[in-house]
Amino acid sequence: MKENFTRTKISDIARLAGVSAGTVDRVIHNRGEVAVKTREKILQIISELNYEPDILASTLASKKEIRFASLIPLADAGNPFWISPNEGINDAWEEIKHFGIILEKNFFSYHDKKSFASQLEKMIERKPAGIVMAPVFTKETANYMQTLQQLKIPVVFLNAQMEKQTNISFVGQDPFHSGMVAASLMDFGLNDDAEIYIINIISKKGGNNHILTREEGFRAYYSNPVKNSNKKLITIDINTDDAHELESKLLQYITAGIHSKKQKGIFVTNSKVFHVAEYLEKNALNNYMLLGYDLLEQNQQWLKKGIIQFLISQKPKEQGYKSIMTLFNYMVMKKQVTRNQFLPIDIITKENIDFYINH
Amino acid sequence: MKENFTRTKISDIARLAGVSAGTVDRVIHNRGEVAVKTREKILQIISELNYEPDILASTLASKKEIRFASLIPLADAGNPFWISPNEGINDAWEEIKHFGIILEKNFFSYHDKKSFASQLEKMIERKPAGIVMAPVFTKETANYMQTLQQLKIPVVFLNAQMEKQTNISFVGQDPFHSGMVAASLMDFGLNDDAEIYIINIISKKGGNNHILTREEGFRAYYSNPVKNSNKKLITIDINTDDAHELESKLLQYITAGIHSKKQKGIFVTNSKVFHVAEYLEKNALNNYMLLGYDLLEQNQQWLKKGIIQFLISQKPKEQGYKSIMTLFNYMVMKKQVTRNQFLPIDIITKENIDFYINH
DNA sequence: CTGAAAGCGCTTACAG
DNA sequence: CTGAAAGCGCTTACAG
Repeated sequence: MKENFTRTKISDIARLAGVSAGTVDRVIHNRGEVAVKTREKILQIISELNYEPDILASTLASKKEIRFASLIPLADAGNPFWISPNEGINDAWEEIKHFGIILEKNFFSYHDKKSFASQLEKMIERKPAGIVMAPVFTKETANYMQTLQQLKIPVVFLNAQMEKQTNISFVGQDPFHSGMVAASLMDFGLNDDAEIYIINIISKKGGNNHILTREEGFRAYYSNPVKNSNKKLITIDINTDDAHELESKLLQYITAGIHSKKQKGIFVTNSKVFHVAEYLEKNALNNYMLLGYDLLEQNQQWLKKGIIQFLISQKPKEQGYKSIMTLFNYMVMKKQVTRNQFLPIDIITKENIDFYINH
Repeated sequence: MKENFTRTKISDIARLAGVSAGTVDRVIHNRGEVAVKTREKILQIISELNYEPDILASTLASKKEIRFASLIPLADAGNPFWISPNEGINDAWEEIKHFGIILEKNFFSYHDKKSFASQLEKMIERKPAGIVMAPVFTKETANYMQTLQQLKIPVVFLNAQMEKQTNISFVGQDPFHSGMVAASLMDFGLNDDAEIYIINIISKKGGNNHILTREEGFRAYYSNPVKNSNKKLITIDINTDDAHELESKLLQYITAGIHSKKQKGIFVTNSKVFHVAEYLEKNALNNYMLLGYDLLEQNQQWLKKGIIQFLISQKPKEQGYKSIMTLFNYMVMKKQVTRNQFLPIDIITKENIDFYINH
C-alpha cells in the first residue's frame, strides 16, 4: 500500500512549460524579468496542477532572514500583566524560528507616552518585515500607522484594537462583551435592589481605551429593559498617580455605605482589583461581591481566599502567541488572516483557576 | 548591524572531529557503525558547540515519511461532540504536514465496543509511527497497550486518561475538578437547603469512565465540612438505550418534587443536558438551576434561552489539536512531553458563549 | 528575457 | 568502520 501520489515540484512545472526551474521561480515570486506569454503559461500550469512550493526547501535555499519586531509594555511590579504576552511571543518564535524568522523585541514603559513613541519610531527605523504591537497610546499609534502603511510593513495589534487603523489583524478580548459578562455574573449573585460600584483604577498618564469600554458593556447589560433592574450603579474613578486617592475614595463610597441593608457588588474594570480586596479585608467589610480582571499573583490569592468571587481573564499568553503566528501565517505561509481575532472571555473562580495558570 | 552569528552546521562538526559529515550524521541518529572513540569525540564536540541539526534540511534530505494514526469516535447526530476534536486534528496536521507527516484517521462507533476493538487492531496492524486515540473503552484499550509498548509505538490519549497505562501523554479535562467547578457554580445560585439532582444520562454500552468521576468531584465539593451544606443530593441514572426511561425518571423525580418549596438544581454530568432542558420547558418547570456539559448546538440554544444557566466546556477542538502536536513534538522535535496536559475548565454562559464557538 | 550551475544543510546508498 | 558523491526541492547569481 505505497503512496503512489507524488507531489508536483518546480521541475515538473518547468518541463511542462518548456522553460527552466529558474524561470518558474521568477514567476512564483513575482520577480519580474519574464515574458508575459511565458508567465501566463506558467501560471496556467501551476493552477491546473494545484502546485504549492515546498516551504521547507524554499526556506533552506533562500538563506533569507525575515525580521519581525514586537513592541509591548515592559512587565514590572506595577504591571505584571505583560509577563504573559511576552511568554506567548517567545513560544511562538520558538516554533517558527526554523523558517529564518528573526525577532527583535522592544519594550516601553506603560506609564510613559514618550517612551512608547520613541520605541515605536526606533523600531520603524530598522524597517522590520512585520510588526506585532500593543497600541496602548492611541494617538501616538495613529501618528505612525500611515508611515507603516507606506513602508508596507504589516502590523498586528494585540490586547487592544483601534477600529479605524490599517492593522491587518487584532488579537485580544472584546472589552464591551467582557463587561457584559461581568455584569451577568454580578447579577447572578445579587438581589434586584442591590448597589453596584464600578471602580476604574487608572492612571491619567496611561492608555485606558478598553477599560472604559468594559464599563460601557457592564452598564449596557443593566440598561436592557428585559432585566428591568432596580440596581443602582455608581462609578468611582480612582487616579493611581495619587497615592492617597484610592484609600480616600474607598472610604468615602464603600465604608460610608456600610449601614445600608442592601446587597453590594463591586466591579473593578481592570487588574487592580487586588487593591480593593485588600481594603475590604482590612476593614472587615464582608458580604461584598467583588469582580475584576486578570490572574495576577495577588488577584489569585484574593480569589482563593474568597474575597474576590470572579476574575475575568483575557488569555494574555495566547495574545502574544497568536499575534506572532498571525504575522507568520500572513507573511510566510501567505494565508489570509481575520481582522478581529477575539479570544474567549474566561470566567475564573477559586475552583477552576489552577487550570488557567500559564494560558 | 549584521548578524555576525552563524549557526554551526554538520560540516563544522565534521571538520573539528576530523571525519566526514556522513559519520557525524550516523552518530546524531544513532545509526551505529561508528567506532566508539570517534563517536565519543563527535558527541563531545556537538555538546560543546551546542549543535542542533537544521530540522528543515533534515526533513528535506531524508525523504522519510512519518505515519501518524488517530482513532476517535465517529461524530454523528447522536454524538456531535466529536466533530470538534476531529477539526483540531485536521488543523494540527495542516501545520505539520510539511515535515513529511502522513495522518491516517480511523473512527469507531461510540456505542460499539467491537467497532472500537476492530478499528484499534486494524490501526495497529499498519504499524504507524505514533498514535492519538480516545480510550473510550478502557478494557479494550488496556488489552492493546502492551502490544503497542512492545512495538514501541508512542500513544497519546485525548479526552480521557487511564492512569495506569503507558501512554506518553493525555490531553483533556480533569473530570474530578470539573465536577467541583459545576458544584461551586450551583452553590453560588442556591440556598443552603436546596435540593440538587445529579443526572447521569449514559448508555450501558458506551464508555463512561470520566462521567462518573465528574459526579465524584461534584459530591466532593459538598462533602467539604467548611461548606457545612444542608443541601440534599440525589443521583438519577438514566439509561439512554431505553427510549422511555428518560421521560419516566424525570417524571418520577423532577415533576414529583414540584410542590416542595425548596430551591432546586440539576446537574447533568455530560452533554445530554439538552434532554432535561426540553423536559423542563415542556412541563413549564421554571426556577430550576440547570448545569451541564459541552457546546452542542442544542445546548447552545437552551443556554441562550436561559433554561440552562451554565455549561462547562472542555475545549474539544484543542484536545484534537494538542494531542497531534504532542506526538509531533515528541517524535520529530524530540522534545519532552508532559504526561497530563489538563485543559482549562471553561465556564460558559449566555454572555460569553459566542467567544467559545470553534475553540 | 532565459538557462545552466552551484548551493542551502542534511541524508542516503555505495564502495572500500 | 568511514568517506565521497549524489540528491532532497528550491533559490541565487551569472552569463548570454
